[in-house]
Amino acid sequence: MSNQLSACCSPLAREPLTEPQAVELSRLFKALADPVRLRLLSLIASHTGGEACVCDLTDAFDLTGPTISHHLKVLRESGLITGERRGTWVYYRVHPEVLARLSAVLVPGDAVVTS
Amino acid sequence: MSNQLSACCSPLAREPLTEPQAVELSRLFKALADPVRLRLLSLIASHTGGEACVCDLTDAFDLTGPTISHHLKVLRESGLITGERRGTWVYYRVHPEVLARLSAVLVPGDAVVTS
DNA sequence: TCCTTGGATAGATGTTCGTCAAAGCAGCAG
DNA sequence: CTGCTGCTTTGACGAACATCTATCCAAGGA
Repeated sequence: MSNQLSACCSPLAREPLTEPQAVELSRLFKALADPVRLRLLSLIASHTGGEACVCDLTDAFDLTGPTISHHLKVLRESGLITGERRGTWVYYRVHPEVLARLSAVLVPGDAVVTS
Repeated sequence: MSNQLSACCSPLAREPLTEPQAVELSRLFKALADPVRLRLLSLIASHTGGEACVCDLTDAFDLTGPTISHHLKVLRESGLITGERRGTWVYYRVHPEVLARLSAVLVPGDAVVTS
């Protein structure tokens, strides 16, 4: 819970991040700082229809169900994805705006150099 | 050490990441997954001339010198920044290509949806 | 030469994180 | 209701991490 994300949007290199902005952003990057979660995110994002069922995801790894579930929870709580139960299965999809915002933050400043 | 980064450039949402790609990327995101390191990176990137001296950086935090030095090392080893000693002081600057690559990876796919 | 200052390294410690096995809960089919 | 399957939660444990103090190296000024 707790994802306003309202504040920050200007690139890292534009002006120094405030401490609250940095804390906010670090929470998102922390969610991405694991190979399994990156692949999960990628699998979901690239899946047909923009959503994927947990059963598909679990098969792609040599990990137990609970572990996958744990990583999905981290991604969910960071606001990168949402899960919805439809009947027997649970489907996840990404929040593109959050990805876009992170992407924008990392864009290198263009005011650069000359030196 | 060890930063080819050659492989991956297509967005997360375009096609599923391979495991090696995910490992590679997760190392970079791990370096960004800390508020102090994000602010350090931002301070360096946004600094006049594109580089900043460690002495400037240390003053911006309530942390000891060794701790800042440790975080700079993490950023350095991940390939996000480089440090150069010139006389008494050490200056750091960012590697814009690496930031650009990360930014590109996070761009949400446009092949999305319809449903 | 010695001393001071900027910065990095080494070692120690408390915390966070990734993983699993076991148990729990939600839907669906007899 | 009973049992089965899909997914999540809980609790535990080892590895990785952020921080500190103490020590060390490098450059410059007396």
